This record gives sequence, structure tokens and C-alpha cells, in this order.
Amino acid sequence: MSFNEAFKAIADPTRRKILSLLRTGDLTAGEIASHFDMQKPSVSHHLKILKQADLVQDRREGQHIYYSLNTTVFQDLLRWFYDFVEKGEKHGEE
Amino acid sequence: MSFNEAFKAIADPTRRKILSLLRTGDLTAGEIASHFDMQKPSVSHHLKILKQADLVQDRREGQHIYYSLNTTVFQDLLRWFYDFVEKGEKHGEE
DNA sequence: TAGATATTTAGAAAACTATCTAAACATAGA
DNA sequence: TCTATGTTTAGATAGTTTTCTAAATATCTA
Repeated sequence: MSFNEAFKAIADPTRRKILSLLRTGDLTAGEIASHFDMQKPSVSHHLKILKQADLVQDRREGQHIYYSLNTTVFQDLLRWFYDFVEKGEKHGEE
Repeated sequence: MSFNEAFKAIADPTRRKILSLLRTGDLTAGEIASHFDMQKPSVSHHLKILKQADLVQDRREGQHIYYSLNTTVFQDLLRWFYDFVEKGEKHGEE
């Protein structure tokens, strides 16, 4: 939910790779897991963290659960970085 | 040095607050520490992590050590987020 | 409803991180 | 060179995170 949760979610390389995979299109939990040298429950854990941070959404289609990017939070984060690059005036953080 | 180090550095709220403080201008380690309810060695530790991630630079002026933002890494991070918002084509991560 | 497949939840172990206190190091000025 | 001030380093501890295996839940098909 919070800004902080999103930053922490993105701090992990496995989760960033998941996000990158989802840029190419929606994927099931199993398809995502197949890209990693890691057990499925571990990947499921990472997906849960991304979901809690609102960076991804999930939907069930029969037996499968599809994951997709939610770009609205990325826009907020983008803004945070932009403000640093612009070196503008003081701003409040969370 | 790496992208990953920068993401991990930014994942901590204390460190994000330090970065925000530095947007208003360069500050000494002591001035930075005065903004936190935390012992100086702890703040020094956070500064070290920000420095290793190349998000800040430091310079000594006599007894004081001044910290300042290094916006070049912010630009790289900005780009990473931008690519998600744009939903462009596949890209490589680190 | 039974069996197969997809995914998550639970609980535990190992690794990592943030914080503290005490001590060390660096500089300035008497 | 001695002392005061500013800052970091070292080492310990508590809390958090990542990963694993085993078990549970959900859906589909026969």
C-alpha cells in the first residue's frame, strides 16, 4: 500500500526480474517460477510482496492465476526520482 | 556501485529522508544526524551505504565532512521506472 | 467424487540489516 | 603537543528477509 512497501519490494533482484518479465505480457505464477532457479513457494512469496506493494495485480482463470503489472504505482515512484534529478525545491516524503 | 546497491539503499526510509534533506543543499554528517532520533554511528552507517551506492558524495572541509547528492545515479533509476510506465519493449535489467 | 495440476500457506533455518555502546581516528586551536 | 569537537569503525544484539520442505487449498476432468 505505502510508498515504503513499494521501495522495499523493488529492492530485491528476483522481484525486479519478475516485474521485467511482466513487461512482455501477463504470466501465470507457474510461468514466472519457471524463469527462476528457486522453488515455487519462494516465487509465490515474492509475488505476494509485489501484490501487497500494489506493483502487480492477479486474476484467476480456471486453474491458473495470471499476474500483470500495475503501472500506477510506478508513476508515483517515477515522480520521486524525477524530483531528485530536477533538483527542484524541497518536497515532502511519505 | 551497482544498480542493485542503489535500489537497496533507497529501500530504507531513513536513507530516503537523508536524500530528501540533501535536496535543500549540502549538509555535514552532524547536521544530518540532528534530524534523526538515532545515534550518530547509526546515521554514519546509513551515509556509508548511500555513498557505496553512489547516491551521495562526501568531502572533508576541516573538521566537517559534507555530504551532497550525486544525481547521475538517480537518472539511471528514473530511466528504469520510466520504461515501466511507458510499457515499451523488453529491456535488460542490470 | 477421485485424481491430477496449479498455486499458496505454514513453519523453520540461514543470512542479512539496523541499531546500540564503546573505542578509535582526524582536525582545529590553545 | 594536549584537549575538544566531529565523524567513523568495531563488535554485539534484535529484528527482518529469503529460502526451503511439507501440507493445504482451488480448479479441472474423468
